[in-house]
Amino acid sequence: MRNYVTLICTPALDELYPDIEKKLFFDTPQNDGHGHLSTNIALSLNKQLKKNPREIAAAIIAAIKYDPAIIEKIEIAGPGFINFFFTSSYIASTVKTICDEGTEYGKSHKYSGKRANVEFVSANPTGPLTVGHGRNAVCGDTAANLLEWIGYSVDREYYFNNAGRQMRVLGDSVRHRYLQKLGDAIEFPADYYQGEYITELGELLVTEYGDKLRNEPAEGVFKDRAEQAMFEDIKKSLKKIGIEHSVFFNENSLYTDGKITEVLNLFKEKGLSYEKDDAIWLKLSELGNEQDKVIVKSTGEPTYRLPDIAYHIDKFNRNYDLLIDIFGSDHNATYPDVMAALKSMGYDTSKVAVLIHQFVTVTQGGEVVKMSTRKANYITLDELIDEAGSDVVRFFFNMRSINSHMNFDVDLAKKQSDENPVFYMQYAHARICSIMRMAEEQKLEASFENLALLSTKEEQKLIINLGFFPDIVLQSGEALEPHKVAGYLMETAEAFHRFYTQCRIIQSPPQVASARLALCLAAKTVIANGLRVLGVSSPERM
RNA sequence: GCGCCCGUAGCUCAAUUGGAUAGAGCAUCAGCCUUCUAAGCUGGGGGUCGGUGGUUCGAGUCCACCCGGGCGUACCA
Repeated sequence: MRNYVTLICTPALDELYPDIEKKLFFDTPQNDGHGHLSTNIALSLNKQLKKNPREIAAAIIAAIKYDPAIIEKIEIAGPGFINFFFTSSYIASTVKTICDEGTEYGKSHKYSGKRANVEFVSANPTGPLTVGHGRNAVCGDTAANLLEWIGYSVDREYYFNNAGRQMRVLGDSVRHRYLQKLGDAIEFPADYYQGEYITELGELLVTEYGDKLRNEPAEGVFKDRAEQAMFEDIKKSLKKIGIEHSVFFNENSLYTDGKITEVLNLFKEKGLSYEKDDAIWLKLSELGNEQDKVIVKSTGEPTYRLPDIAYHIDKFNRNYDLLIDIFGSDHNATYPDVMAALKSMGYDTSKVAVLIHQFVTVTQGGEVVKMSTRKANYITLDELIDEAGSDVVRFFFNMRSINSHMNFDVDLAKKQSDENPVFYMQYAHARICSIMRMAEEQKLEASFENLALLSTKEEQKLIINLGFFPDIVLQSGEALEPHKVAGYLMETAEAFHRFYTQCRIIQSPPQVASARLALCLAAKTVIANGLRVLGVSSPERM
């Protein structure tokens, strides 16, 4: 629908005002009297043209050539809005379009042939995923879905590190639990990983090896087993909410492949690094950032910045058109350095989109659950999925803007009732399926022959809503804002439920019933497709 | 101190490049099932959009300052 109005307005504007920069946008007005789509173009040209916006609007309308079978009327309203009204027969015809395209409806080819890489989760295998990781995971996977829907071919990537201090501590934590299980009077350090899963691993190793590991170092079998177990756990949790990464990139490989040294040499060649206090610094202040930062510590060990830069270079070299990083807000200080470094090396950083989501506050029993990995005081993503279900978890994260400091109400998530917003859409879908079953028993079939009969307010509103789905997917995908799809689907479900209460199907005259069945099919298609974008299932019964 | 994010109905959150009367869910109150799923529908109450100035035809949205909260601000990741 936006396509068509854009198509008819653009030539009219170019003809009238060839030398003026125009920003043409269309809104969906709240008020029914304001048409199906509306543009403020005349208001926005007001200043440049120094003319009354209503006069400008009148001139534009006069210049627009349109098909009267599609557009019923174009009106000037208020201070100078131009409102477009579609004909009800055109609106009705979108029902057929939707059903014809089926599971493909809503997809766009705008970015066909382009490749995107979405890197998300990327938690090191030191413990189970928490609710916080859940937001990152859902956000990343849904962003990836959206990109696929607008044409990209997408790789989902997980960047991890199984070396370094954290992992040594993990291994040693298991070793301590192992020795404790063997009966050794050994104290468990307070800053070690306190989680139950560590104890279980220690015990498991006792069952498997008896006391044979007593003199093993932390970094051998203890660390390896811990890492393996953690990763299995993480992958299992992700799979439960429908997430599978196609690439697992080990930070360690950047060292073994010499990528780190390469980058280091490059900085040196370009004169962008220098030594001070036995450390190597990057001249970020010369690259427009606030201050220089250490990239190699005086111990000879790189800081996280260096491998991060090397990793992004690797991604760049894999020739993606779009690179997406999903971070929690605790990382918001790290990416400007990486971006500045990449830019200095000639990489086009406009290809990188960094999505930073804010933290999740978890509440249970009306109280905030304080998360602490070290104290093992957290709710794991796994527990949450088991208790609330994958659909609820995915929908809860997807319904909020990533900028919102969202609250995750565990009690609400667990409720299998109308208080839980996910079911509103799923129920609409199940209802439609139920109608389909009933129609089949009655030998009623959907038909596109008499779509013009879909003329009640409820029918028209539902169809108009369904017709906007492709616009929403495109907007949401380009802006990387999954919550818009969620919000849209709530409106779709609402429009359907209203239609359902007002418009009977089975008892209606056959032609009306057939047309309404076609509309039901279209609504089912949109709801199912929309939920698929969000990674939520569409149940046939509830 | 500085940087990013947030402050909107009792609660959780929307509000499409600055647009028309600021919306939805939950909660609350009043109605609606002998007919396709009541996990639904209809209606009511509930707001100085944190505050004060400014920009303009128009500001929840942009700018300045202030108040309050989250996350950062490492030779941790």
